[in-house]
Amino acid sequence: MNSSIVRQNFLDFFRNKGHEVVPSAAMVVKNDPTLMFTNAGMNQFKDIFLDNAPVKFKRIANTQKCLRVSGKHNDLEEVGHDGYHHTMFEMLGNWSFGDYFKQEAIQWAWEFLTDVMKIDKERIYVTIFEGDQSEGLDRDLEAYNYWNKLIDENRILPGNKKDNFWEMGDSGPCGPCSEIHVDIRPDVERKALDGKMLVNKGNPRVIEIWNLVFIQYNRRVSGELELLKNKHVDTGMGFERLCMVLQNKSSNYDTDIFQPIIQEIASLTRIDYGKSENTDVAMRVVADHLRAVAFAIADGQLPSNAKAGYVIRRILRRAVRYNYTFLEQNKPVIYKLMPALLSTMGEAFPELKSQWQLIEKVIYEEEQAFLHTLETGDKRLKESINTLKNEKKNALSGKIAFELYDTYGFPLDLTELILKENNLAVNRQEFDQAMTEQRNRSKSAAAVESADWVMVRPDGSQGEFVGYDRLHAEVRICRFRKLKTKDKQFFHLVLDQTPFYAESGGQVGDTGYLDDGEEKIRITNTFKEHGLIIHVAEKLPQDVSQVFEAVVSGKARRETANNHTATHLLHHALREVLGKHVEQKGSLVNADYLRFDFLHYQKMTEDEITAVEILVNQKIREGIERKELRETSMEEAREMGAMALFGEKYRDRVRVIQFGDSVELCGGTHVDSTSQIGLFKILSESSIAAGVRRIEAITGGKAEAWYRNLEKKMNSVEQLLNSPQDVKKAVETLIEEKSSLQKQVERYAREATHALKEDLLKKVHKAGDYNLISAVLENTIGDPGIIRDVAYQLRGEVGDLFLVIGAVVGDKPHLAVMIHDNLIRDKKLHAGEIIKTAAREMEGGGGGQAFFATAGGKNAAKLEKAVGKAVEMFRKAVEEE
RNA sequence: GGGGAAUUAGCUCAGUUGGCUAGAGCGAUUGCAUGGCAUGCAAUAGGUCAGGGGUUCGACUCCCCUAUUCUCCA
Repeated sequence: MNSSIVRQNFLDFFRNKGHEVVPSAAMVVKNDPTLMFTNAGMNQFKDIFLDNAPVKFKRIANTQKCLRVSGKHNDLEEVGHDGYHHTMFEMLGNWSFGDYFKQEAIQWAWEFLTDVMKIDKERIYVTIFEGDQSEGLDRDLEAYNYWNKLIDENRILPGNKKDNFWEMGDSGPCGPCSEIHVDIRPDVERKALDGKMLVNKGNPRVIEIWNLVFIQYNRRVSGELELLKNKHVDTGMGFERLCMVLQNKSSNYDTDIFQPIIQEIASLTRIDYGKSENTDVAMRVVADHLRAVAFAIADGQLPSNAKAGYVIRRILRRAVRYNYTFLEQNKPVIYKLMPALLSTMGEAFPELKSQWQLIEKVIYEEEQAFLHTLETGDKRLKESINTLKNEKKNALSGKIAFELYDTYGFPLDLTELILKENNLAVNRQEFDQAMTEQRNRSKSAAAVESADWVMVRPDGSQGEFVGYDRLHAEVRICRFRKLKTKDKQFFHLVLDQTPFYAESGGQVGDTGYLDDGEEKIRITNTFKEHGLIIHVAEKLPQDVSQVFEAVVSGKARRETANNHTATHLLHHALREVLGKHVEQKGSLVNADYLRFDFLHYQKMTEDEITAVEILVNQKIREGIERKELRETSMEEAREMGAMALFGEKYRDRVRVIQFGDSVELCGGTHVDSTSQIGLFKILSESSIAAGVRRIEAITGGKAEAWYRNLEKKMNSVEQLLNSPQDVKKAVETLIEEKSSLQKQVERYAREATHALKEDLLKKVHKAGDYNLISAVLENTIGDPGIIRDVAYQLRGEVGDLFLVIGAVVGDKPHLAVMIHDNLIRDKKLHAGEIIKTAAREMEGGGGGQAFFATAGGKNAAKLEKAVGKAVEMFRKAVEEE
């Protein structure tokens, strides 16, 4: 059965059972600081499980793009070595929020697998939670009984807490689960050994395909479990595995989801898939990682050097590394696989299709950049290998291996591989130690201790955001919790209603204070977590149960609104000036400035930037009133021509902000009329990634100050130039004059040097077989470089020379000694040594090379003495013969 | 959020305990050779050594601060 039909069958099946089918949420998570990527189907429903959001549909089904590359689930290093690990995969799920529970979940799962998918019942095994004494939990008899009606009791296996008790994290909703396993071994093997012996034993042919989670408890920070009022069902079935079973394959990578990509890799590298284990692993790695990276970019997450973007970069790099080592590709090739990926997934995921050009471009540039990193590391490693060989050692210090990895991004396994080719190894113990140190440093810096929520009001639930209309409100605290990091403690507050805007859509969170009439509690930030609006406070009020006046910092809010509305106008103007391909890729809006990242493939010209600025300022002067639809449907918003952003969570009600022709879906705060912005000025336009450009701009008072500053600078320049008619020409003239004067000065300096040289040539004395020049210059000299130049010239003109020159530079004595090579060789003279001794005479120090050295001192009166000392040392050495 | 590193000519990079009058390759310009081209030969230009402060007789080199980029951990 073709994979797209499998997907469709699943969704149809549950739609017929009264489920609302919703689209996959973005793989890149916004508005949840505890998670970077969607790593399970339930992520987008977390708010509901935590009771922070109302239930809109009691039954939902979907297929969810998931990425497991960080945190609790990290499968990255496993990918490729077997047939079933992936970084990115699809999770098919059906959900009940306080509606049906174990009976229907089990019944329907069975029906779908055996009736619709026609999987052989003799190959299916299920597990149920066996109970756990330490938690005081009994065997999940309920689930057992429902299963027993459908399947032979020999096929119902008990499972321990690790496999059969599901938890979201250290605290939060949790409950027992029931897994469905399929035995896909050939009949001969199945006869020889009963499949139930292999369930959850890591056999690649006896695999879990579906996990039914029955959420009935909440775990507190203390570890205690409490029963939930509303019980939920959360199921997840690995789409790729299901396809493997249905297509009678022994690996996910042999299904029609991956084969087109793998075959394309084979044809590009001219290596057949199945030829050898190493190249097979590499091909699977490349195919898997391409999928993950392409979807991440389509969801708006570009590779970068920090956080989520860095994780994406690392996935791609792992693919490049395998490509480089095992498929021997040292030029970018992964980007060439995009058409193959589109052919398998482009239909089901339109975002992939609409952004493929960007994805291809970004992957190409990343490949190239990392290949360069590898080259640099390779060079450094070869240097170390040479040193090792010279020193006749056979192990590379772990410190150096770690430095290669930590600082230059050169992978350890590649280091080991190259060393092995040279019969060398890495000192792993040292490496691991350095790694541990690195980890500990990070942990101690990032550790945040968080306590349980304390419920002040019984239900602890919050009210709405009222900040679109008001900047202050009467509020009560619903709940709070204490947090502690290494060097400070603070509090999170949830209010019954709030005027504070929580960080979202690029706009920063509000600041301000809570006032109880006696003291003001500062609110330093506001953000959303699992649907809660959280206010960060420096301390807790004396009495948390009273009523407070919540006040948002108005100035910051107004300036932020200026920048946010200006961002919309900018977005619209860019589309006018550059074309409709311009699409938002990210933005930052705070009180100081705005930053807008967008798709565009060339650097903007000066004229384009000016045109955009003019257009935005025009709109500002037109004083366009804001039109706001707070609760409208997605369809209506689309009809209005709203530009929807990437990564929007599925919602049926949306907010639309309109300023004339600019219509956007946006939750942020805006000005009433564009005229409030006052003025708009672009400060910079630059590139942040392949195909993505960034504009930074300022508005209002900040823009005004910028122009005032410019005027001031201009005025002061004009004043200096005696207010010429044409400033540019006046400066050009100055520059020309300066360079011609500089040339003259250089000519005079050359002449002076020449004269000085001639002068010194007259002072050549014979001293034995050698020529001696010693002199104290009468005139002070501005630049010691002149003495150096003369010394070097004399060295070329006078053979067997010993030269010592003293001069006053500024008001300090300066000494230079130049010795000819054969003097150094024959008499073991060293200019640096001589000058050190001589400089002591004038209370100074110095040094240099054997043939030329300089020194300075403090006592100019003793200059002559110092020169004399140098000469004396020379004579002594020469006469010693 | 924390650690490490880098920033030198238009580009890619050397510069080894502080002192070699800052270099190489590619590119650019000019000239020469060849019927022409690929190319070859020769010469020339091009540098606030990221920016700012400090230590020193002397800093590309050592120390501090800032910016940007890379990289690892979380």
